[in-house]
Amino acid sequence: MSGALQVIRVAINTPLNQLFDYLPPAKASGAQPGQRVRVPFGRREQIGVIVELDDQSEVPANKLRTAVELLDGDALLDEELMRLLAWSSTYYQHPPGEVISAALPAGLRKGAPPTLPRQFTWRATEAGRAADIATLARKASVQARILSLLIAKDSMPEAALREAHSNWRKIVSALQEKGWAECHETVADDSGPGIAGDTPPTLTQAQQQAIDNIPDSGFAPCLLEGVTGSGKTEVYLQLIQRQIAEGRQTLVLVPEIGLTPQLVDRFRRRIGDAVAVMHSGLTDAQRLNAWLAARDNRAKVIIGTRSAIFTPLAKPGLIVIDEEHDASFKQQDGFRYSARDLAVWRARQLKIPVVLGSATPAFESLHNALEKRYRHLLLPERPGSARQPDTHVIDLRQHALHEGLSQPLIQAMRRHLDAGGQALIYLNRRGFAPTLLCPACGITEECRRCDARMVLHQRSGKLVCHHCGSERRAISVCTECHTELIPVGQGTERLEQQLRKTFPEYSLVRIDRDTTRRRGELERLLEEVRSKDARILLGTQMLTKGHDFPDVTMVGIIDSDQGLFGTDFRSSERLAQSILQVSGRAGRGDRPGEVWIQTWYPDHPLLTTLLNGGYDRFADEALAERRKAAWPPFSFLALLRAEHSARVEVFEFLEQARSLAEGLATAGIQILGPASSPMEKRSGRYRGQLLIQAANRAELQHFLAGWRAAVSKLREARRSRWSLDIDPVELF
DNA sequence: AGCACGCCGACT
DNA sequence: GTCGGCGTGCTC
Repeated sequence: MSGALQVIRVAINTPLNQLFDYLPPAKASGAQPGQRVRVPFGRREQIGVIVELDDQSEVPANKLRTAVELLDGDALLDEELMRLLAWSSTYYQHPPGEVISAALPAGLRKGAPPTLPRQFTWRATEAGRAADIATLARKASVQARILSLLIAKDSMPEAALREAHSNWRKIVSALQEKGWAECHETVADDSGPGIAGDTPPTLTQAQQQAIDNIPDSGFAPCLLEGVTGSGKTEVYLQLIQRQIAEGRQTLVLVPEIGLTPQLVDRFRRRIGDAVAVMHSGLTDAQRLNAWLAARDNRAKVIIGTRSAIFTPLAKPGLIVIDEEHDASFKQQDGFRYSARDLAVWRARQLKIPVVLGSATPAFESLHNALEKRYRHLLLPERPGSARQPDTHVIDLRQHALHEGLSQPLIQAMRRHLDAGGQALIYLNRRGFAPTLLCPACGITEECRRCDARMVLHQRSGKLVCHHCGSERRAISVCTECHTELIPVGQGTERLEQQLRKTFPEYSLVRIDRDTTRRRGELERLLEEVRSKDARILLGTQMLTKGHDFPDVTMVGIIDSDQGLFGTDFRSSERLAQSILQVSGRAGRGDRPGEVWIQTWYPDHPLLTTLLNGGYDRFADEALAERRKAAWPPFSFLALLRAEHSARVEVFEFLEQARSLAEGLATAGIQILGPASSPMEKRSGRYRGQLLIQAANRAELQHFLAGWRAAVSKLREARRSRWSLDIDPVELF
């Protein structure tokens, strides 16, 4: 390279949708993609990641600055991960620097070395053990207490000392001065103790068949459709063990609420301690530890939520997405990626199988299976004697409601409770009543910052907006005419009151965001259910995900009608999923379950198709509808959202964006809008959107690249807050 | 996003 | 007279 220019192209954590060219650091040789560099950026220094090398630059030579130093000897991010990140940045139209930042544990983002966090452990010396504690206690009681702790515990990590006393460092160094305590460095490794002791159960024929049909290697997307309780997890475990036997790793993605300690325990009991966990609740050190364990092949299984899709893998063998229909795999702000879709892309690049598991697959996935792009594996039965629950519809036109409960529902509950079973009652609305109405003037209490009604929370005596969180004191009479206000509709708080009145002899547990606010409270309540101390289980969506309740024999759905007349093309899909997910909680043990559904529309075609034809039949019909209307998966969408405290600003921006789009759109691109979002005002800001619909992905991608660049240069774009959502899951 | 520059209003 | 409001521009 005779004097040729050397340029490193760097991703920097900034909202600018571009890379930045630098000259390599003076003393460094062999800069390569995937290494972190410290670079001057504007008036500051930033940490970036080298994306590519070049021997020329578009940037004029006098503007090229020199990087300060390389932070890594070898690439921190391997080529495969860099490719995934680059593709994600392009596909989701998100700045490369922010994408890479999202993929790095916080410590590495800030420039820390990629090594396990150093951890120091303290212990008492021989002299310390022989010391006269009683005498010490007279002059320095805290030192004495800590010294006896060190003696009693044999050795203590710094974290434990910190808990013992906030000023621990000073105390311990005083002990060290006296020669009574010493410290040594240990390797931090808190991937809890796991003993692989569990023996695999006997498989059902369907489970065995699924396992036989999922290959060990080569790109193979597989949809594992299994009713709740049919043993999908067991299929995953056996596939994982096959990978481990081949010396390969498995990445398991689970929904946000699905990552429970019980799930991790189950994996550790089977697989041992080579299970690393990745989720947002970890400390920086724990996250770095898990990340490194995956990269260095110490972890054989990595279980994580959405962001774990960006975990580096030394020996990738398999990716599993559990509950693949779950909306939490799509990030809803900032870098709006779909971890499920990226998983399929990554598996293709890696040439490995990817298993999408669900009792209620996303219609997109089902469509891919029907089109034979995915292998379709079915687990129709429950292992052992457990049977599918019987479903009954309660026609509310014929049965009066008392405080939200109909007689048939109460009778069914009593029958199951008297027979020793547990009843689960599902109502996806928290608070006491969703509306506070003045019977005289018809006024309802509204949120001042949103287009929404305030929800009455009686116990706290507050009116709460469930959209922006604002609260005010509940009132009992109308501010206009002083008539007494009446709470209209049912929330879990009100239903709890009524159920306690109806079934005083059975104890009840309510699980929703309000009752589980305190740390550890959810676990405590779940334990009450599992130990059968509680017989009636009342709750919201929270109940339906990831928890096993083996003694629940009856499920009651209080209000199945929310979602029957939904606003977007996905609401029927979501309705079916939530009905089936909650129904799946019934009868997991050896007793058959029953599901009772209250509805005002027992003849609604959506409901009858779902209940008589089952999920796949329901999906068939819904997919036919979508094909007619050219909704996904028969088209591809991108949604430009904007918000501003002034309504006019939103539309000025969106109109400008629309005219840019009209100039760039090719034949297959449709521009819909701008329109107000379904709830136009939220948290004091007006919201609007522009929908782009395209017949094929490549055309959409091509259009979006040019459009996004043009939109971001609009003067109006600086005034409104806006975002571009590719493959949006929510259309508002 | 940061961060600076720059030009107008209400304060010690 | 200055402190500071946020509009505008720039980051290899």
